[in-house]
Amino acid sequence: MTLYEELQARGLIAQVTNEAEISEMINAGKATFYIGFDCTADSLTAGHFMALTLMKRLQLAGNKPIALIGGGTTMIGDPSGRTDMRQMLTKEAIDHNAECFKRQMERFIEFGEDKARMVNNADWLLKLNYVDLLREVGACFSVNNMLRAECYKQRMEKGLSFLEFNYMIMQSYDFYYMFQHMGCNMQFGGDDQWSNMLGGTELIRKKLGKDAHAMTITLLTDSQGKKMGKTAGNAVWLDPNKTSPYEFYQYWRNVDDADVLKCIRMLTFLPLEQINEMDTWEGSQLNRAKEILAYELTNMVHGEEEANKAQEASRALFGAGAISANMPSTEISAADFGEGLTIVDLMVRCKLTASKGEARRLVDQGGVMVNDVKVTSPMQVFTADDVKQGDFVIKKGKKTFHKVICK
RNA sequence: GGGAGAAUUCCCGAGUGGCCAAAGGGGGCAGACUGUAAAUCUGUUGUCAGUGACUUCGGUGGUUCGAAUCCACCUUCUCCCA
Repeated sequence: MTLYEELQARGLIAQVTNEAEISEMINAGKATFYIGFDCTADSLTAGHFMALTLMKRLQLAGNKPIALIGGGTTMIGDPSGRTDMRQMLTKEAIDHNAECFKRQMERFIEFGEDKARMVNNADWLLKLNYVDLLREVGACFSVNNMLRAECYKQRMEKGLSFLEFNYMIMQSYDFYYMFQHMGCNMQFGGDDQWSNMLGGTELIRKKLGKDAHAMTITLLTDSQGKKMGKTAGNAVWLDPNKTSPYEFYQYWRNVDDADVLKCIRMLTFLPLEQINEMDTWEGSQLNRAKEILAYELTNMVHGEEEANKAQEASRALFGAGAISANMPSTEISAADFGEGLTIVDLMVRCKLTASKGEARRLVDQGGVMVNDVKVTSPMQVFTADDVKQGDFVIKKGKKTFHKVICK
């Protein structure tokens, strides 16, 4: 099976500019491709992760990846798929985020001579001169066409600032620039980037009379069409300080039945034969597939040791109800305990709830257990001695476990 | 540049002087049912405190016994005309 066929079989390919040429090129390892990452936060997310795996897949076949950090484009803000304008980030924040991205990517992709490259479009975009740029590339863009682009349509109702309108030009310029200076002949990106990417290939054709290619990756959506990699509006981060390996594991462990196989196919490196076999699994057997998915991804992102820990913790907690050392925990000093703290205070301190009221409600509704004993009163008091006696685990709802430690 | 309108709690969206911590929906959280799934049903969803207090309706001032609701100015956005 060729690389291109495999990508197709995994359901990763959404749109391509020229299927025959692209498949030939990447199968032969002749592509030098880039994927852009705008640094809007200080950590990559599960969504970026898929792009990284794609880079890896292509790299393994001999193609040369370029990871483009969007230090310049982030100054503009991509309006695609958004109904409102992004908050403008300061230059310092962007630089900081770019640094964070870099560190995370290095864990995953091999960079170096003859391997993958990492570049930052701030290096060329920030130097551009407005009038020069207008004359050089602005003339190649038809506003009429741009307005028809899918990525701006949503914004036509709510309003689109000129700043954001230029995002497509910037991204196109990136491709144009890298095509000339780095031999970059292909661009990958999320499906929502399609129009921006075509802007680049068009520009290259118009300015240089050459063909460049673009290919988009299917967005990872759940069975209801929502973007995956988010919990309650919060992203699932790759940074262990923002999303712990345990939480990361649990996120994938809890995906919908309908989405497990899709995720395994798109995100893991397990051989397709093995995946196809899992495809026949049904009902509660799918839980096994979810474990595999969660383990594989945690392993890739956080390493084997963390993956093992997360899996152990998860199995222990949900399986035998045993206590594990690897669950999230909070340390409270004996002095802080004083005469003892109520369950409500404890939960707030452990950040299990945002307010005392919320904790109170949870207890009233029977959603809180301490060491497998239901807490019946919000006023129930626990002392430092209670905690010191052994493991002290607060269970919130069915899935959230938190250990309290007192020294 | 001229004119019209909008800004409400996580989101959408009611509310046009006291009965408003603010309808309804979505989302979230919990309970039941389960397979750490989905669907469904129930409860809950500003903060603190045991039935009461406090902070909230873009911002700042003002009118009033009392303002999310009225007035002035400001900010931002949308629409129409140029």
